Amino acid sequence: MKEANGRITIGDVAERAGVSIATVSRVVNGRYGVAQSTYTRVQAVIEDLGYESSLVARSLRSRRTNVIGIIVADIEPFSAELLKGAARAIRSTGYELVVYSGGGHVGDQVGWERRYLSRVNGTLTDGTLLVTPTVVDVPSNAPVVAVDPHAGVSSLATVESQNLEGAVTATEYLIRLGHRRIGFIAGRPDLESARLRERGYRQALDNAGMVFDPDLIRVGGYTREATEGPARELLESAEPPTAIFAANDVSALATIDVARTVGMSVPDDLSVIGFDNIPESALSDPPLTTIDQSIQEMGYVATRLLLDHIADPFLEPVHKTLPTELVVRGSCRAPSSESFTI
Amino acid sequence: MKEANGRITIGDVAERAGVSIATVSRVVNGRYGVAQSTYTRVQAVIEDLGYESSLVARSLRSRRTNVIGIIVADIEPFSAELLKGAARAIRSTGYELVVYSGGGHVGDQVGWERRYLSRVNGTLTDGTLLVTPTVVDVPSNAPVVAVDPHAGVSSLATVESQNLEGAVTATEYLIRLGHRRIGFIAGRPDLESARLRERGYRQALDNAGMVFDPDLIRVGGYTREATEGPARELLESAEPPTAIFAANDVSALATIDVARTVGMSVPDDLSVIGFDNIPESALSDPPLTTIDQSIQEMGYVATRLLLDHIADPFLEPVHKTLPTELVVRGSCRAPSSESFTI
DNA sequence: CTGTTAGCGCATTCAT
DNA sequence: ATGAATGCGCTAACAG
Repeated sequence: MKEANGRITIGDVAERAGVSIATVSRVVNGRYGVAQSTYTRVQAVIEDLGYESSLVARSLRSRRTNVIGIIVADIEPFSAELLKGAARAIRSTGYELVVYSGGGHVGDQVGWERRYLSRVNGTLTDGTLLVTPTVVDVPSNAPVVAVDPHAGVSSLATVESQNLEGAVTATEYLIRLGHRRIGFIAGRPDLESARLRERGYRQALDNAGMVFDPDLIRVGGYTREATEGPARELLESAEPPTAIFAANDVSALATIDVARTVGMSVPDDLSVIGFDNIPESALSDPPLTTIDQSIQEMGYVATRLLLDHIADPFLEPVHKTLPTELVVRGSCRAPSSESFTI
Repeated sequence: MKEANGRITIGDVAERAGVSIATVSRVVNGRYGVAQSTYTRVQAVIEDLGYESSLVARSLRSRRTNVIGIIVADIEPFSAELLKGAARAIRSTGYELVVYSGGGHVGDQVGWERRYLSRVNGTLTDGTLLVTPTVVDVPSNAPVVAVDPHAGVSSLATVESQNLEGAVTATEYLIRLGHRRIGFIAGRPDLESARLRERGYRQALDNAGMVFDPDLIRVGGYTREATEGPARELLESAEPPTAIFAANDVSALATIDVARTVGMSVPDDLSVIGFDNIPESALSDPPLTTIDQSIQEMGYVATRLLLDHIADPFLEPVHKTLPTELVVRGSCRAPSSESFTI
């Protein structure tokens, strides 16, 4: 017993069992060429000492790690949902999952995912899922699949949802309810999904023969913090909208809260519709009407895709698009007659 | 350019910059003793090549990694909530987060967390959060905090919620509504939280002077799959309960679904109350009445605790207990008069 | 069958 | 100020 460090290494086991390190390694990895008696003896020592090989050391040496990585900027409702789907896809594949998160303090710097990716891919992981990456020309030897990526075209395999169609649906729903002044809380301008949702908003307006009013657009950046100011601005303007389409649920929920603070009631004075259908959206008061993009399914599909690419490195990168769907809850209604007269 | 492997290593940078590996390492880590001119040149090459040091290699060599680990058996609603809280606690601490998940296929083997822990703690991570571990006598040099652990007493720092009190509250709520035949879907018998919730159930019955009927208890094991059979059994028995307290939300939601398949309506024919308040519980039809244990807060508190222990290794392990609270939604009501007459 | 020898990518003495 | 050498824990040749 001389593990000065506290950590039990393969060396400790070897010494205790009176064999070489290589032999212990063979036993641990179930390699052939070990006498039955040696095998059992080493196994016993391993059991006794509670030895477990270090993931780090093992990864460094061998190409295969049986671990797939998921890189996220932060763990928030969207990525958390995605993780659930990924975990479901991993189940009974023998793979393990490592989620690497910068802890939220990376969102600013463009290219965080590239840095993180090169830190883990190919050494720690056999392949990696990139969640909402801002760049997609990542240099990597191991397979990479991007979920909800920044750019439209990419050499990477990608999974995204029908952002444009969903946004059109959301806006048309508000129009159908009778709204004529419809505001838009935009997402992060650097994200393709955000741009598509704005395009959908405009397109639906166009289709309905309504004029697009730039004063009704504010940028919320997909986060609560970034949304609050702009949303307040919008609602306190001279002619506030009677309805708001927020580019994602988080900003929609923030908008509802802001509306309350400025004395507006949702949905009586203001209708709000979101995009994503994160679980939290059903918890709000009132429950949020939104566009469902089955985030879990995206995680599931992306992970399956990644596994395919790991199995066959020469697979052509495919681009999958998942459907979106309107989920009507309680945050929208026809505008009050008072609003109509304005 | 001879990165035969695809991965850009510190060696590639050194070669390109015409310096030794040691010098590049100094630059990367901001060590002193590098000429300004060398520094800039190396920095440029790093930029140019897009070099990023391998987390794995770095971890192997140095003690400090600036990464904290979270070990979970699977990523499901409970652990996902916890992760959100942990991510919030990590924010702006400079630490990064690595979540290690077995992908669900580990739940069976007791002690999975011990194996996983020794794989990462002390090498990959500076400290680790153990989520719902079944054993708590883990040997580890680096700090460990257990969340919702199996055993009551532990040498580890722990964070849990008022399981007993919450269960009493849940059961008393059903009693107050007028229920007399109250079933219980138990959790995993090896988990302390599950045992406490069962104890709370019995205690509330006792307090109300009601007799405990073993026929009204079934084991659901905290999962949807494990719950369905036992729940069906309970509901199809000769004298089904008029209300069910499920040990967690997942099994409560499963119970609601089972009730529907056997032709019972919730809450008209059957009241169901859960425990946890995962986001999904508000999404069900009807929305689930449950006991909130602020899972995110547990993740947050546990992470702060872990950081404290990393900062001061000699800190005495503390045990925190977080409050629980009844959340009334739509899955419970007074028993129908018909049920009363039984 | 088993031990010896080389690294994997990197940080850290110890020289220079 | 910089480079050569050493080893973290482990796996994979290559010898015996």
